Amino acid sequence: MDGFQRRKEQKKQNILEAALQLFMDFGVQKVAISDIAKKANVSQVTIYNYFESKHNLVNEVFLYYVNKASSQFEQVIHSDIPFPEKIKTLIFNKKEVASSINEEFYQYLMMEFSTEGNYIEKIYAEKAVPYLQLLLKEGKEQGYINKELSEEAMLFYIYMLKDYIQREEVYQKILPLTEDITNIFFYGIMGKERE
Amino acid sequence: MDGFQRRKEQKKQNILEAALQLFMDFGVQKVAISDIAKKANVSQVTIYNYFESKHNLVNEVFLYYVNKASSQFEQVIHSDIPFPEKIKTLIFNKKEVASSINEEFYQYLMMEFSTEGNYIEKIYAEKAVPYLQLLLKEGKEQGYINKELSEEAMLFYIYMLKDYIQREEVYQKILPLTEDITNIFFYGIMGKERE
Amino acid sequence: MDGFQRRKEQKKQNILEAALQLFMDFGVQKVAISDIAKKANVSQVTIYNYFESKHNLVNEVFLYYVNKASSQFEQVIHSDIPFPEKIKTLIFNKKEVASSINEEFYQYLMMEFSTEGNYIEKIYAEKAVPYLQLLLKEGKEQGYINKELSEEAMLFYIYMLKDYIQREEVYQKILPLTEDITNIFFYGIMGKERE
Amino acid sequence: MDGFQRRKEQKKQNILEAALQLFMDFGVQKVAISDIAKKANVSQVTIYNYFESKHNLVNEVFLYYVNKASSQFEQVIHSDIPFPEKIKTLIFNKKEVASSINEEFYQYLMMEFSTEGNYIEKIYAEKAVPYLQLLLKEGKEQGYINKELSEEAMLFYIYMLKDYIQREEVYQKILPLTEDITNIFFYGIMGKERE
DNA sequence: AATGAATGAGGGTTCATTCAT
DNA sequence: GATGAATGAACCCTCATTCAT
Repeated sequence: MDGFQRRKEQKKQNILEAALQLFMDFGVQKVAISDIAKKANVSQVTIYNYFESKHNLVNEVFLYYVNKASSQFEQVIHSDIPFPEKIKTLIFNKKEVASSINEEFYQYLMMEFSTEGNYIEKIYAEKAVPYLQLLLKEGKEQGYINKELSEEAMLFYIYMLKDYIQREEVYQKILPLTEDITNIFFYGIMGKERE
Repeated sequence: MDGFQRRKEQKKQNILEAALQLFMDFGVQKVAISDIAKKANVSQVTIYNYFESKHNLVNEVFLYYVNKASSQFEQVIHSDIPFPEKIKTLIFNKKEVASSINEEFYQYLMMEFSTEGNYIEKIYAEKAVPYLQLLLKEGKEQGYINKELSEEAMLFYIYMLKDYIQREEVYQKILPLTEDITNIFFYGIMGKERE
Repeated sequence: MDGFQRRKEQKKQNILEAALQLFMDFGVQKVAISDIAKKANVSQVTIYNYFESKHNLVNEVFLYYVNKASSQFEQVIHSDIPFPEKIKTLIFNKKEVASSINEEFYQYLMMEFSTEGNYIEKIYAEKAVPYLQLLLKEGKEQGYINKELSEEAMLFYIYMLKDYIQREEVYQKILPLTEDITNIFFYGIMGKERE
Repeated sequence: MDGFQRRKEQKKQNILEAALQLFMDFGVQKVAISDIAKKANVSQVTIYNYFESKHNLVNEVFLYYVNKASSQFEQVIHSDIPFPEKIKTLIFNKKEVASSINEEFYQYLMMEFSTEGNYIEKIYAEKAVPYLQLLLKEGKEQGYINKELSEEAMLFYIYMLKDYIQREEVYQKILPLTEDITNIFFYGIMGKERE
């Protein structure tokens, strides 16, 4: 890639990053192209040159986001901290860009791309599921996971926790409950200390 | 209330119901007042006569919704089915309007009314929390709940499950997993097969 | 006129008075029928029952105003204070409802009724001009007025002064200049002390 | 300024000119942005791009007007026709844009910008008063003006005449009276033919 | 006669997108 | 390739006026 190409790529990235931040903070619909242009220090038309339409931009921002997130995801899963720690990290580590996405953003994608054959679903399946499966396998081998539970149910559970806790309004209130929530996840509301 | 008043109330309710459905399906921002007017068979101005502004309408739709939801909520909790059934019903009964709310809707409210002192929070605290506490008390008395877990953590858990599962895109996929998810809720991912 | 009629007339007057005040303060176009209804404590429809349209209401308010004003006008002219005092009173007495009218109001009338053959003109001619002529006659007889000046020119002059000074923004600043302005009126800018 | 800039300025001027004419003819409130757009052959949005809001547009039209007017004003005052001619020209020359302003327009400005510290007043003081003072000085030196009259009173007088006569409805009727009105201005209603 | 309820038409403003340089 | 300028469509809201009781 020559210097020219690189500068071009840089500009594209600037736009994606600006859009991502704004979408996250204000939702897709409240953000105008002109807002993104201002934040990225380019003209509106440049955005159109790169992305053709808002529809398309939203899509590419989403892809950009998933990629960014999944590499962090991968890191945690391949690290050598114990299984329960991995779970806790995944669920509660908001600081790192999470593989979970702002809800309005998500809904917007679902509606806008719904004609295109559960597109997001596919992305998720490709980018997140395989890693989660690795994780679950590890959990089972180490005896942390009831082997009779279906994989789907657990995937759902982890995903839900992760996604829900990402929400700005939820996260702050939930932090002091980290231990309890982790406990419920592992042992249920009945608790482990029955014997 | 005379027939005159009743017809007026009826019309107001029509508008609220139309708005609620549209907000749920498409999100607040994508729905124009004219859409609601069409669906409720009234003129746009009538909506303004009743609700003064879109901002205000959103607020009243929210209240309407919370009330509708909380009475169903209450019914389940005061019914005399066993505790685990109540939990399952609460979490999976989407057909009945749930006390959970469409996320874009929720976010919109949070942003628009944020100046007004965590307004939604207050409504929820008043309308939902007391009933959930009753439920948890019952669960503890019947030995279903680990007494060492904080009430907040369990409230959060139930709430999250309920809210998350309500989502259209989630609900369908999750139905076959009902048993497993209930199990995880009660016994955690480690499972119950200890004794 | 029976009590019924009287009550009806009273209501009509309330509406006219409310409308007049609002038109004077905010201009015709900024005042909505609903504002007038509120101020007069009647329903909007009542206004329509009495006046048929806003156009018409404006007209009747104008007539109401001219009548009110011209009787005060008449009083001054028939009083037995000396001629120069009459002039001064006419020109500077803002407190009493003047025969001069708020400008936006005036312009509105001019435009709206322009098709109807210089309607306002006619009203003025009927209500104001005859009295002013009386006044000028008195002035001439007492030697205050150059007999070679046309009546029209003097009518115009008095009218202009009166009208212009009525304006809220002008009146306050002009008060300290009362003497000088009266002097200019009588003796011109060259002043009288040449001989 | 390159051709690009010039065309932009040209367009801005077109809008200002169109707005000015419409405001003068119909008043600010009766004129819709779409009317101005049509007259100036641009889209509504272009007007918003240049002026941001109607409020703002009104303001800029006013400034545009004052500037245009004051340069003509200046010309008359610096020309070398005799003093009485200058007065007559100033007062009766409607064809040239006068430094006087349509009244509804004026009132609108007064109300809308009243919070901003008698804004219009200030503009007038800067643009018109100095020239009038020059004129009065000339008049006094040439013996046309009674030196005992306050400057303010005379400023007021000239201003009033100028402003009032500008009005469309007034101007036509007043033309045949030009001589008489000028006479009254110089010699008062008592007339000069004493000596 | 009087009113609460309802409305069509229109106004200011914003936004995604295209044009022209 | 990049941009400033321009726009059609749509949205929220207001108002004079009419309907129905």
